Amino acid sequence: MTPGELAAKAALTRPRIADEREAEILDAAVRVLAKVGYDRLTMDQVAAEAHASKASLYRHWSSKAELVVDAISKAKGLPQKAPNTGSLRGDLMATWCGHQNSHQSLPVSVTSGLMSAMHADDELATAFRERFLNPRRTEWRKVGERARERGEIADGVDIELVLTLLPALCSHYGVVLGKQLDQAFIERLIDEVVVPVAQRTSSPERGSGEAIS
Amino acid sequence: MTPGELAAKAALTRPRIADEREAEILDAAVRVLAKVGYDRLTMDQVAAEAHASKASLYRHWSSKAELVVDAISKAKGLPQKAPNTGSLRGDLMATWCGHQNSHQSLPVSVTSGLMSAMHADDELATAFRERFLNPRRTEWRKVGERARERGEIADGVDIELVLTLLPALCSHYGVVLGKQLDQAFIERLIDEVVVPVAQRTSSPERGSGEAIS
Amino acid sequence: MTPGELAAKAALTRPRIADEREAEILDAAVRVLAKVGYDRLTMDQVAAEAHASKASLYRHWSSKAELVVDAISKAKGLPQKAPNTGSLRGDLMATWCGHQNSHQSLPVSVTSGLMSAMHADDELATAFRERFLNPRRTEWRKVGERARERGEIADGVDIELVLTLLPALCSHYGVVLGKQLDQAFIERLIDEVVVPVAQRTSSPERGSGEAIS
Amino acid sequence: MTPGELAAKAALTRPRIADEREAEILDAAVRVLAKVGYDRLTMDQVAAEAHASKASLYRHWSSKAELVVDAISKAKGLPQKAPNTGSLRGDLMATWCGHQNSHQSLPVSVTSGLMSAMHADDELATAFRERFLNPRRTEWRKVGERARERGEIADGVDIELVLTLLPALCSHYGVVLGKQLDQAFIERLIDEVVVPVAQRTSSPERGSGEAIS
DNA sequence: CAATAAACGAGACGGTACGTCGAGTCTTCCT
DNA sequence: AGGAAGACTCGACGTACCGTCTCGTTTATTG
Repeated sequence: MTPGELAAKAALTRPRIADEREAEILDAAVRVLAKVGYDRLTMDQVAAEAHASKASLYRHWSSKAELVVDAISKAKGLPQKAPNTGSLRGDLMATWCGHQNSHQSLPVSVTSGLMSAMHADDELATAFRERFLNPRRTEWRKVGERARERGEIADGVDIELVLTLLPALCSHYGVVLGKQLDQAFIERLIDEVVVPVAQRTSSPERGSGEAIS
Repeated sequence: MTPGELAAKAALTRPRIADEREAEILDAAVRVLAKVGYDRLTMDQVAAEAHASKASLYRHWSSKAELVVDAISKAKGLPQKAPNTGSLRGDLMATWCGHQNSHQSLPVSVTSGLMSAMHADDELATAFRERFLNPRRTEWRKVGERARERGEIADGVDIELVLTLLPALCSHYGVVLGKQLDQAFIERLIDEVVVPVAQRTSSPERGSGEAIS
Repeated sequence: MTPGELAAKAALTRPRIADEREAEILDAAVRVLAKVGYDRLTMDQVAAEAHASKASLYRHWSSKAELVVDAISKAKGLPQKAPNTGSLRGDLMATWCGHQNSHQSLPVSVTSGLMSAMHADDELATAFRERFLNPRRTEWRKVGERARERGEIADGVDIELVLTLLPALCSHYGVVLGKQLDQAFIERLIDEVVVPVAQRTSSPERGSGEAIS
Repeated sequence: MTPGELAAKAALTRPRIADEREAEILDAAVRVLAKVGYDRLTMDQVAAEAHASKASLYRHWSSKAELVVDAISKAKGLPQKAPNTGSLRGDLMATWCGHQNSHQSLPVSVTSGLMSAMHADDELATAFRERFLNPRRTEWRKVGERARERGEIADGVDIELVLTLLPALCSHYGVVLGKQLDQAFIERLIDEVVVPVAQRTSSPERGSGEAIS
């Protein structure tokens, strides 16, 4: 295919609306991410996958890390909403047990890839927390509030802390310890960690009641 | 100091014994690591810091990640032994509350830096687990066993799981959420997470008793 | 002035007649050319200077080089007519000694800038010769013919060759050798090169009489 | 061919002496230059042609223009010495009539390519004059001195000026006017320009005797 | 105690990806 | 309708770092 033909095809597929183009690029980034992981993802690859140019990528995102943060935050195909199954246990399972399919495992894989960059670049870390984590925390908070209403999280137990347990343990077991995160394992974590913490009845002398973070 | 003088000094201080030289290089790596973090650490920097050549580094370690794994695993100045304060709470505090000094915070910072590489390189991940994690797990297991003897970890509760909670939460809060890990916070995690999990009396139907990982 | 105000002003001053607009753009190109030279001139700069869009530039000229050729050929403010001072020496001085002012030095500077492009693009070279050089050669020929009538160019001496000497030497000394082309130097070239060649009395066996080029 | 095999081959062909490597790269640059001209020459192309990396090119030369200047200045295969045929006419012919073969026409082609860059970058212009022009001027000066001893350049005529005529006219006719520089044409220039200027007997009132440049 | 082999410091190198810039093309919106 | 605005693709630029390699020297081990 000659450059001219490529340009022609690009012109045909180029969306009219800038936001659509952005979404297309983010989707391409997600595809590359799923294929090769964060480290081996290159900007040229993303550009080629999106039939875009590197200049366009850098017009919208100031670095590879920024692009990836946005990609996993806003790309379609990644779940945005918290489940509501009627029990805390069910909600957690619904959220954390799709890990076998590639899309769901993506965030864990990519988060670990980003951690390194986050240490080196505070701006990026902030972007990651605001664009990726905060929207999800907002969603999860609803799960936590419903659980408290049902009595699944005892009074005096920090909801945020309860909801943070599973992500923290999953990334630790998955990435650091290299464990396969199958359904049985997630269930064990829920039963042996989340539930005991959420239903803690003992009242330690210090700290209880204050929100963490 | 001119390059020539540096070389002269290096020649003078060059150790006769290979193992000492290796330790010197690992220490240099730790110093650079503490200064700039995993990402911004370059092999040239380490070589310069150790008055060594890159070739020497690659003679001993096959990659940057391998070197760093070894550096945080074996460098002197990093604590190797588990504490024994007489209580689980005290042991945990002793291990996790030195974070204000640079050496103790190092593993967390570097672990996050390595996560990316671990995903891309299984061999590295294995090396990290075997050289860094396993020795520490062996040490910590003693802490866990003493705690069980004292009744601080209930029967039927997985010791490994209990001991994994704090590292998992610390790296999550510290790296992912960007939280300052001060002493008060570590205490809260111990009181509100570790203790409830360790003393869980309820007996869930499934999974309890099997060891995790 | 905000971009909006600029746009408003541009709208107000936008000419109704295409040729005027073209001339405005060419003038803008000349201004940019004088400021930064051929290499550092960018189409965006010209567009901004002319309050035009790049698309408009490419509607009229197929490339940067084409635009520049046209700019130095047709822009107002650049002398179009050959002088007539009554002597060859005077005409040459009049034409080549305005070099201190920016406009006159422009062609030399730009010609050198275009040389590279001319080698790569025959179409451009042709355009440059036809649009820029030929009109000036036509003018200069009158100078030459008047000089021959006055006996300043001997019979058997190629007029074109005589008139080519000064441009060739000026561009060589100015661009290649980096010499300042002040009035005294131009006078030396006229006295020591142009005049001897024009008044050559010796009759070489070959070639004399044929026109060069 | 795998990267490993490529590396192995590179190791085999890599010269032991740095200067040899430099010469190899310069030769590669000359080959690319002859193939595609200055404008279309890219650093990647030169790197590929020399089995080198771009980084290596930039270690030795700070820009494309610097590399090309060095290439045409020092590459083997380009004549360095002035001829000595016994007559000024013969020496000039020997130097300027090899233009049909690609190597000899290279300097003219490349000089024009460099002119643009020279205007934008004074450092480059200086480098070009010092590394390329000055060595050749030194050589040519011998030609001029021999010519003066033989009486081919009259007393009071600037030798430098005489020797500059042909390069100036050749580049002007060749590049600007697009003329084919065949042997007959060079002879005409010598007979009708160089000889009259060199043998000028008339003594203009000003300037004669001082050296130009 | 000299000869030899191994290991080393120094640093150039090939390769790959980065982030930037300018040319020339295209669409949208405005007048 | 036609132009201004400006996003877009393409391709080259110059930079940084990794891991490999060579060179000449120093250090330890043998004959």
